[in-house]
Amino acid sequence: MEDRYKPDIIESKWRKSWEDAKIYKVSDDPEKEKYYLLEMFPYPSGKIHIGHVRNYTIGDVVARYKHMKGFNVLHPMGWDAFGMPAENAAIANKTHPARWTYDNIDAMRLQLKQMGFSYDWDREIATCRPEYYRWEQWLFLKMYEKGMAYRKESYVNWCEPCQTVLANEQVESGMCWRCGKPVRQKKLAQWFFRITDYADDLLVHCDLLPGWPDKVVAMQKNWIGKSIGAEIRFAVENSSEQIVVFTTRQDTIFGATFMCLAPEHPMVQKLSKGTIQEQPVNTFVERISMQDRSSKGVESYEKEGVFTGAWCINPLSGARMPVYTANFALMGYGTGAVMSVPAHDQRDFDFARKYDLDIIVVVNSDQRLDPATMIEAYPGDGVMINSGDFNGLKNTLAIESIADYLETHNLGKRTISFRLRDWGISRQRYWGAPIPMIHCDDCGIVPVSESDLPIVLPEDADLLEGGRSPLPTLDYFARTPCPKCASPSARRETDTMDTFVESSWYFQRYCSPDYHEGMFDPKAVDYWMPVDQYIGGVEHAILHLLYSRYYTRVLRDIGLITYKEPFTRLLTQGMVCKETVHCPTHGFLFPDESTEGKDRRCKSCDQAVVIGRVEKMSKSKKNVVDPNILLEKYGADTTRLFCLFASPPERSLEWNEQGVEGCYRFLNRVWRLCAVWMPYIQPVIAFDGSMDDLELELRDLYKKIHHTIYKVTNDIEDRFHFNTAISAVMELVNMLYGFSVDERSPAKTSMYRLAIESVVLLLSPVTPHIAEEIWSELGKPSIFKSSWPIHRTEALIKDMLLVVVQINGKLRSKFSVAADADDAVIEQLALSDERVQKMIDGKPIRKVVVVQKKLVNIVI
RNA sequence: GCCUGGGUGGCGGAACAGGUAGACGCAAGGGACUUAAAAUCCCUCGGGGUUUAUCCCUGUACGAGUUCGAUUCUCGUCCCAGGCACCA
Repeated sequence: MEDRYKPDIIESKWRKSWEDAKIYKVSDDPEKEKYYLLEMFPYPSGKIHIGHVRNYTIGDVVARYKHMKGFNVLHPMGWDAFGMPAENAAIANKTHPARWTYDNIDAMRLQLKQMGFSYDWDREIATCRPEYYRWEQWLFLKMYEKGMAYRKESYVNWCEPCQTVLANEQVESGMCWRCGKPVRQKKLAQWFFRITDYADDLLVHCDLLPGWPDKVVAMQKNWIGKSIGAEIRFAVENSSEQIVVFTTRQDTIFGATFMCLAPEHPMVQKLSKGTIQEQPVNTFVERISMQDRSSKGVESYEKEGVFTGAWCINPLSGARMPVYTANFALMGYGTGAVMSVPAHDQRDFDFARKYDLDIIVVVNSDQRLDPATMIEAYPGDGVMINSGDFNGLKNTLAIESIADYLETHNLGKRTISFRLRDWGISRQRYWGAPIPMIHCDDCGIVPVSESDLPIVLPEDADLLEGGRSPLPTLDYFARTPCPKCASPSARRETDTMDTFVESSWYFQRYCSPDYHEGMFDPKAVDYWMPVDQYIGGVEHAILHLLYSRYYTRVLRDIGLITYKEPFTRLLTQGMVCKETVHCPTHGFLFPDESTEGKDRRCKSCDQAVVIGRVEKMSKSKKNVVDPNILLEKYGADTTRLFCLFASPPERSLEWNEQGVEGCYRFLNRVWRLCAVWMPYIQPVIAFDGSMDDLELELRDLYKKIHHTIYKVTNDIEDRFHFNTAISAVMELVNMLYGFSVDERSPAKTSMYRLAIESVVLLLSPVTPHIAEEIWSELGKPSIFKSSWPIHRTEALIKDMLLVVVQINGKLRSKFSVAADADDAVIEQLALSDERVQKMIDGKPIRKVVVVQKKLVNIVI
């Protein structure tokens, strides 16, 4: 065995050997228990960054571990290959999105291979290939047939100068990121998936996902946001129109003093037309259309509104209520109209104070509420007042009785409303999967016939000015005869699908990536699905995971699969974060594009740069770290080890390279230990005898070995805490450094061999190359044909226990005691302890708490 | 703003069911080896105090509370991160 650890040599050697032997190739084997381990596939941005390395190292460790545990492990990799960055890069670098994407895939595949990840590359998929997205188009047709895909109008960010739709990310404080001009909301007809049909089902099943982190389940539940309430109809004064509101607080209806409509609400224009308010309303609505209408934007703007000129009648109190349009009312939630109860809702309260509107208290709290002096709304429970026949009732009961009243008097009805909205999948973009629909002047919207699939995205088209999609202008793509009436003037839908559609079913495609008869081979999916362990960034905790759960339900209802939930266990990895660096002329900078130190400057223009906040690494902010630097300097094993050792996976990590040196040093320590011991341990076999016959020193070592096996196994199996698993191995290695070889003692050498074999086995999922190299030096076949070590229970039992003595909860003394001593003995020993006696100093003992075999607390 | 997390030495983190705070590693300081350096090995390492001890006080973002005992549970505050529906 070489004296020195040379990662570059052993890593390339074993990478090649494993690839030649196709050791990662996996096939369906009903004889073996399957384990489907999946990491979220990456967007092919061109280079892997540390976040990917962290994610995929975690996955690889689990895959290798489960493999050694005897499972038939499916561990695939692929590319979420459609999306905006390809278009941006095409504009910036004058390349083509397809070319850019495929080049990036090649570059990143190479990088992933260098990391030594155990993927079955024969199953690789790229979502931008027609073989993949044709099945997505096929499913779209099925969904359209079932009414699950439909078209309706909705709003997009529109930049007039660029004549283009902008993603939220492309809007920077209300302005277009390219031309800097204001962005406004524009109404467009777009395609939607009816995810709200499954709102209740998705919600109920949140509680049937025990393998998911509680926080993700909580986020999903809140996102779906079920609320139970009522729809109430308000008559408009001097009109046949009615305004329908949704409220969860119908108990407060007597306190409703005004009405707020979303600016997009169709009644707004109708009601103000012809009144003196028409002009102010139009100005207001126009102005609001320039505001960010996302929930984030809406909640952060100051609440404002304008009177529409119309009044409506409170159906219970009979009061005249002015109808406003207000920026805090959302068209997408409930009915887009809010009955405003300023006394009991904070937003309504702020609004009423601002516009000097009536406040009527209808639910009294313990302190008597006075509208004149209230400084905030009272949303809590209490007794009804100012509410006619309902006075004196507890408001929690009034919720029911008022709902009854509304229903019996035909003024409204009980309703359940969800915060969840239907999934808008239309994108006015080029680099995405075409939606397989045709617009015919005579027949309307006509689906493409199944036999015409796939509708192939032309890969050679160039983007237009301002990044506009070329698809509408490409006659050879857009012009097509109508499948129904053969009219030659029909046009294809030129919107493409949201890339979340591709990522909502890719995990099934991996089961049979080359299948040509459908989305996937039912037999393969039946064997492999659902995914046993899914691993990915916590930033996907809501959208991607919810869409995948929804899509899985659609597939089930169509009869393609039998399971409802795609991911049995989920690990959400914390973000790898880093500060952003921004240059006034060159925008965001990569870490190596600015100088180091205190006074940081842009390397290309020497201007001072602005150091931004620490946030998740992303291509667009350029705050990414290229793992290649670590890879070149230390090799894949050290890089992998460091990513895991730095922190537990669910925690976010502010990137800092300090510490990588220590990981490299540790692997060197392992190597040197093996190199020195190898001549002695090579000829012997690992200790396999009884612990009882061992001399004390070896007995301790034996116990340490088994304790380490136990700890590492638990840390991986139960909680994926690789950092503590690695420190346990470090402790064992530190202990081994205290022993020296003695060739005359076979007892020692065989125990050393057991120790080394254990260290190597335990490290092998984390640092596969060095493990394989040492393993082969030990004269063994591939370590990945080996079984995971199993601890011996008897080795975990301690002979002596350390008992801690506290006085009034403060540590005062400790002593060792035989492991079988009972509590009474321990209490006596504690009380008679010299130091304890001194501290007690004759004071009366009020209480003694004995925690079994661990601690005594004496209260004086 | 709303939802979800997080905050422990100079740094990354440990303490898994309320019971020794700081495992393991980095950085720093001291020492050994060496002609020298690197590498390696050994020691010290939260803060403060003194009688220098198996010593005392203090300390897990901040402020309260529950408890014999709180980094851990409860309430309030501050700060940071993720998500907020067209980034993926």
